[in-house]
Amino acid sequence: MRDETRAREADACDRYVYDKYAYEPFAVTVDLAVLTLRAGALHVLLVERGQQPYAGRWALPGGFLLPEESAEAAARRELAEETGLADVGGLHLEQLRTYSEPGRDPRMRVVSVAFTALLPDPPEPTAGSDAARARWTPYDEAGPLAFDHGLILADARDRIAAKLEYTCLATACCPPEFTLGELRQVYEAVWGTPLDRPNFRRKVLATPGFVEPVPGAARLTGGRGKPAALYRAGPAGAPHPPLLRPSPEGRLA
Amino acid sequence: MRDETRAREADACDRYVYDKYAYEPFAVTVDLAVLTLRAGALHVLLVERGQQPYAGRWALPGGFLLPEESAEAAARRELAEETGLADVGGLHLEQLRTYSEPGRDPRMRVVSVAFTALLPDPPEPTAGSDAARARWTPYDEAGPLAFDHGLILADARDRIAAKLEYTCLATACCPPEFTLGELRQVYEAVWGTPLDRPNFRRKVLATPGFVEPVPGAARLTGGRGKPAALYRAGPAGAPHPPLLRPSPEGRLA
DNA sequence: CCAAAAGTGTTATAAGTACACCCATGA
DNA sequence: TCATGGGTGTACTTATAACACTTTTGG
Repeated sequence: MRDETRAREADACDRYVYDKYAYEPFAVTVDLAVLTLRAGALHVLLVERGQQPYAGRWALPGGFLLPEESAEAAARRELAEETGLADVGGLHLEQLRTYSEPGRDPRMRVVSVAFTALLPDPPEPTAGSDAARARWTPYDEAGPLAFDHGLILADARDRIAAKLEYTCLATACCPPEFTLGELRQVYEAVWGTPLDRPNFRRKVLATPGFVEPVPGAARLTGGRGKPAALYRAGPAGAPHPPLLRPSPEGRLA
Repeated sequence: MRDETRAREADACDRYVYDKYAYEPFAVTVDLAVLTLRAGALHVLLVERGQQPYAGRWALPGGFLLPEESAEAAARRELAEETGLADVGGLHLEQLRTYSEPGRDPRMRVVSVAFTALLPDPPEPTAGSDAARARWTPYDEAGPLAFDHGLILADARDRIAAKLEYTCLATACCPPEFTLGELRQVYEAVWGTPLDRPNFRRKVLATPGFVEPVPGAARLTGGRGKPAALYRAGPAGAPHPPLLRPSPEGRLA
């Protein structure tokens, strides 16, 4: 809190000061809400904290921005480190928002840029050099998290739920070849509501480029029933009209 | 760029280090894309830079976070300073995203949290203590802006355009009492497309709580034609079903 | 056989689109 | 009177929701 006056005078017109060390430094980090589907249920990747504050509590993975790295690059690097995935380049990674409340870390001023990702077929977390322990946790069993990570996680789910309505994002959560039943499970798990199977099928197939059939292939979804045809993700970005959630509730205000 | 190794080791499990000055400091700022409607056209509030870099170029208003201030609070403070508005508390202010590319400011590492706001009845900018010159500029005439502010401005318009579809945000851009023609102009200006007047009217009136009639009142919209009934913003946050843009194009991918 | 999941069909209602038409006002 | 914007009506098309029904597998 060294010189608030100078900060205000340096505003707008001469917006950035030249003395880099004139202010209390801000730490800038990224936090990741990495979601996936396991056995039809939404899961989130959590790491266990080894130190104070919040020692022993679970937290979202994350870390500092390196000096020459954008927040997006830092998030992608962290994602690769935590999941052990080799090719993290093509994965869907979306900036949620930035959390900057002064008291969110008791030790110092930390501004965190939050991202969310939706992964298919989750590999076990590496629990590598960084994290003491890392694990996939069912979304509903993610107890109180460290810092404001519970809020970030809830925001992530809201964002993903909203994007399922007007984008083809759901395929990001499926293996390369998937059945329409598996695709429907993504929607049902994220929205927390069952969908009408026939109508869902028609809606998806009626959207050009949402999915593409894999000729001849078939697979059983739950070990039972008729084998289902397989599809691959198509090139389309957004269905039109969108695939709206059943309940009028749950929409953002 | 003092100690990258430590930054990585301090990751995840001991996520935030204790030595506040161990790293190259990041400056954290807010940038504001303040939009409004003047004479049926979308305008944005710009300030003229007096110093290098980008001296003489127009830029979005913005400034540093104070040491004990969240990004939201800083944005609201800047908004009040730049517009001279007395009560900025109830205005719609939305976090867009955070811009963190290493080279976005040539002098030092600046991470900027961008916000957008939609104002009614724009007061002339104060051009107060901060800004050399500030003015409302038609969106289409906002030439090349300083830094990456052109990108931020485009993102702001995209966000506002999307939010008009599934929220009742448009009333934020109208005076306290407005005609349905004025409300429709908001959509047409932001979306850049004409709307069918009768259908728009029905859609708005059919949404409970979107607008409330002001009994007996009437006003001419463009100095011509039949006087139109006046409405006030209602309590509803979101129309259901949403008010979708006409063209399938322009949707985010 | 039954249970489970895929896949097809049908029907009723709701919503969106594209107009035609009349009304009230200022110039 | 004409141009302009407000307001109402209506026919057509599309989308949604809620089902019933058949098919193909495993147990």
